[in-house]
Amino acid sequence: MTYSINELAALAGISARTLRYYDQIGLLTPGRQQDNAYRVYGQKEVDRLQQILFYRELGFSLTEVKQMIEADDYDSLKALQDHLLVLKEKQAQTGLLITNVEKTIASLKGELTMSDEEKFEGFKQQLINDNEKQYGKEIREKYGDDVVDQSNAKLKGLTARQYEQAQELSNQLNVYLKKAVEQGQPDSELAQKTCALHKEWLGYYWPQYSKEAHLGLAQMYVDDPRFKAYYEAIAPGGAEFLRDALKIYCS
Amino acid sequence: MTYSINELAALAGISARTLRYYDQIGLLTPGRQQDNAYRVYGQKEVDRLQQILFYRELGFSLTEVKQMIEADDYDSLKALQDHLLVLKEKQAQTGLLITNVEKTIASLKGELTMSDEEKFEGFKQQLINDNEKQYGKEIREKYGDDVVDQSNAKLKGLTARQYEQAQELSNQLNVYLKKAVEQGQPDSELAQKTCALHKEWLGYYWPQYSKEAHLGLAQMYVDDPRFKAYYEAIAPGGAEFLRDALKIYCS
DNA sequence: GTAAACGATGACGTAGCGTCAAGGTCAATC
DNA sequence: GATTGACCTTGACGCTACGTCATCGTTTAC
Repeated sequence: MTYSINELAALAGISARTLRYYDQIGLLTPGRQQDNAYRVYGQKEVDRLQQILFYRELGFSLTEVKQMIEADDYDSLKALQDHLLVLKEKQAQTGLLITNVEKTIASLKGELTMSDEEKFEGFKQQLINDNEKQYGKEIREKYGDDVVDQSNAKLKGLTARQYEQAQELSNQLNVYLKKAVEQGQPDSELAQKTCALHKEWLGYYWPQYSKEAHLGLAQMYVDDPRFKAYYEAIAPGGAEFLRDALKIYCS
Repeated sequence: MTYSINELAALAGISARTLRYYDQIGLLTPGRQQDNAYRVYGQKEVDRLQQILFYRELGFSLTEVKQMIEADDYDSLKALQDHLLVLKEKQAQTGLLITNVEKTIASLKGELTMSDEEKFEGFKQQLINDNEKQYGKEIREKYGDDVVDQSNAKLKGLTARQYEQAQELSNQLNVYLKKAVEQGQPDSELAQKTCALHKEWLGYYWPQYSKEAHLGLAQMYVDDPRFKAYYEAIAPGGAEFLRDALKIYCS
């Protein structure tokens, strides 16, 4: 069973250019037909390509991949374990990025609804921070939080007091949810109380409440890995449980 | 307060080369001293650099950064929201990679007692998957449309009663799937019953059923991190199991 | 027989800089 | 005044992992 370059490319879901490149850097060297110099990939090359793609998908550089599959004394277990750490770090990093972007969005939304005077205050604040770039990171974090708090509150014209109440409600909600999940019944009194709290909490952020939107949000908690992770941290299966409970609550 | 190129570089924690590059691509154009053509960075440039670095840290490309800080707030907001989606996708992807690596490590550890034949089996399985990658892509595109259709149908076509039934079916399906996965055989009676339920469930959303589309959807469950996570939450390896079971069911 | 499809090599392009190289400028010291 | 060393300039090549032509030869289908 042999493949031409394009056949193998199609099979593996990569481009022919990629295969030529792998040939060029000596990562995957196919045989050649004697008369026309076409590349010929046999079973051995297919297998090797599989390994290459596998390690590549794990995020290794091609140089690393080459070392991995060529050195037989290479400790692939250790390499994988090392790489696992890198991946986890990467995920944490991305997580940070996400919250940062969200904060920026929130603050931008806030600014859009801010008066010019308030905007100017923000800029003045920023100017001050700029001069202290060395300590900028801490300050930005602090500043970012403040802005978020502010603008979140601004978003619906919440007073600081109301905002505090919403936060308090959120904490309470988490406690209830955790207990309800432990009991395990979405139709339990505790679970339904949790739903009520969730609705109340929503009231602080949503201009108008609807059951469908509420259910949709709950489903989103399940679908969106970020939200899912959030609720998973509160209680195992938290997102699903909340959604299921809300299904009952809203019906 | 003005800075030389190296001063600003030290202040901002970047290299002078970077600043020259930003000048080169017109991202940050400093003033020049008239006699020696040294770059001079004033307060305005420092502020702009701050913004540049900020957006860069959020993961935007320099081209995007340029657009962001030159566009108005509204466009920036949109860009940020788009970017957020990309980041979330990336995070989900990394999450998948992590479980992948963890599995590989586990299998590597177990591999010590594996025969060469068994080793080979694993790669062959991979090959089969890759074969369907191309097909999967089309389906994924189609699927995107289906979601639209689906939600449209939800809004227009389905009665509340039908929607409820579909939901109920979905719940039942999850229960069945979980049990089937626990048994572990994709060709078991329970697994095949699950497939039948899944088909029935699909009937609520698809205008016409076809085996190929059904299989494609199942493959998509495996490929798409969002859905994979969903089924993973029901039962470990849920997406793969359902796909394998459907392969048998549809044949 | 001819056109389309497939193959080959070579070369340039990408992003975001790092890293010389070759030279001009400035402040301080001998 | 000359030299030294730090700092500045532009220019050019390097890196990854290929994408994308351009130009050419080969195979296959009608």
